[in-house]
Amino acid sequence: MSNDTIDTDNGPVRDFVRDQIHEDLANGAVDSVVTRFPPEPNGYLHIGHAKSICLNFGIASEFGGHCNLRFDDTNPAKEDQEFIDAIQADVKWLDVGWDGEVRYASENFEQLYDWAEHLIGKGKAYVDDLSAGEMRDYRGTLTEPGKNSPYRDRKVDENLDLFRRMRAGEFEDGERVLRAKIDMAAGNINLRDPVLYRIVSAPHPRTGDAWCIYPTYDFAHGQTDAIEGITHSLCTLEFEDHRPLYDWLIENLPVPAQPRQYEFSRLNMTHTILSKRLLTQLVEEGHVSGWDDPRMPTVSGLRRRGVPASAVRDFIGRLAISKSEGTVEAAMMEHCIRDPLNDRALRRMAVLRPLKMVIENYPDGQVEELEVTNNPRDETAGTRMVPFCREIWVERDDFMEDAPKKFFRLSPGREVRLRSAYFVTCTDVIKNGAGEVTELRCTYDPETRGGASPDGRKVKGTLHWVSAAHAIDAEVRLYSPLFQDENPDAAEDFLSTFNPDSLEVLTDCKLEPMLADVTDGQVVQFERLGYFCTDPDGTADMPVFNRTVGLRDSFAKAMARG
RNA sequence: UGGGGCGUAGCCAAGUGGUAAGGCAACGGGUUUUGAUCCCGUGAUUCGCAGGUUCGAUCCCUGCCGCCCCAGCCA
Repeated sequence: MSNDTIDTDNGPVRDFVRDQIHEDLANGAVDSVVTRFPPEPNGYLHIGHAKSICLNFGIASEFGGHCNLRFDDTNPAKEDQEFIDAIQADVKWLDVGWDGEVRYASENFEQLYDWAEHLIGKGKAYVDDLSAGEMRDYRGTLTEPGKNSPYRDRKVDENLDLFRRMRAGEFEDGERVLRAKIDMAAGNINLRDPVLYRIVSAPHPRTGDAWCIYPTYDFAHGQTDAIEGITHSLCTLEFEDHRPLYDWLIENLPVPAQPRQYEFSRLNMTHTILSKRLLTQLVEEGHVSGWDDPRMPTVSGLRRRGVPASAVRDFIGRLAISKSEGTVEAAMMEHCIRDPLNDRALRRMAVLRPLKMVIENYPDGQVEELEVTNNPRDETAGTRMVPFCREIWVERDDFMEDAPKKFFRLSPGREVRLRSAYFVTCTDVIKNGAGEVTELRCTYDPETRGGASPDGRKVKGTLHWVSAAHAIDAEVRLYSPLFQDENPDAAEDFLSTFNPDSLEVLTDCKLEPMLADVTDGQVVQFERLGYFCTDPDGTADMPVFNRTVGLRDSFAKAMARG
């Protein structure tokens, strides 16, 4: 399974699902564990799906069992091959032990059809001619029982004939459905004669035009679980009400196994949405560049942003599985992203908002190669040589003309350290006609080469820099939360809280030469700024970097606090 | 006024009769050539509320309150 297992000082992961499995194994209810991850291919996977994936594949691995990736492809009107492909790529990337085998609910259409006839034969299912609207009226309400359909007592032979003609394509979409005959007065509305089959004349990505009737989720899911030998069918809380129907079908059909369904709460996160419908809307209306826009909470978006798969797994592992609904703070995931990157990412220097610095007492035309540590957390990462000369770029934010005492950076008369280079003191500030600072004039102390002071004097600030003569031009994209509200779902219109500054494009960035060697998929730390990776939009002439996540910034936090 | 769930610190949560784990966040302090990292320290007289049982209840009982889901021929 995954390279980093989720294991804390408290021992192995424990939750009510795993407790149930231990119990089932102990009392012989099951002798092996088989789970499944059953996405409907009607959208891309998001971090909420990752929770289910980590749970299902994680359990399979922990208990020496197996987990199937199964597409719940029972509604061709909404499903598409694009999603089938994308979902597989995402599951593979998550690296949770998927063996590459793919299952489809549609593989079982013939068996499911036979079972439908079986139910009809037992007098437990009937063909209903009621229209969708009429059926709604007959269903009753949350507080009032429903009424039996006038077609409820059709004879077995008539039902069989009608059902076969449904399959043969003799009727229009919506004209007839097959319903289970359970109880129109049930408090649980799912038991009020639920629809088992409906007519859908749309080509299916897998079965083409072989069928014009399709089983509903309820009729397909549990039976497919049984066919695949699933022992523990894990789903989210909204299916709790469906469990009695799940069990009813398993009991009334000659299925080869008796799978059991367990429900856990779905993941919610602050400042984003995890609803497939709303995410689809963001994509289709062009509020984001696509499903893999780095701001999206999709697996492909996280991947493009540079988030390591191990960080996603670690994040999910810290969540714990429960039945209580809650919203996890985005900060929790940010921590999980920084954690592995802090250990592994190579340090580099990049200036995002450049300000020219001229070191007046540094020899014109001289270039020095200075040795810089690649990762202070990892000695084996070694060092690199970085060119330094008279004119360099520094960060605009690192200069302030009238700086408060607590500002440990550049300001007229103040001395700071240029990382692994020299101490410099700001001597003059050059401005343009508009009064904007365009250049800093400084002097350096040759004795401080490498950044250490032989006389022991201290400086509070250490700045990153890039040699102007050697800099690589680049575009850098900064991302912040997609939504300003903590819970956009609660807003009357979720788009009203869409963050207009969620994407900030910086086109005049200056990178140290080594940054030309960053490979796709590699994440590096831009010192003092955050973690960054290359974006496929980049070209040889103009590389593009995405900010995966910023570094913690207690100074900015203190400033904001006042 | 039907059915199904859930309520433990700002957030995620463990604990299920013996006197409240852990993580994230926050806030102090130390180290530091990243205001990063790292290290140390600080939180619930209390477990939605009110009664009851008990020597003892977050855990058992009763009643209330709050929140979520269900009336697709979606999943």
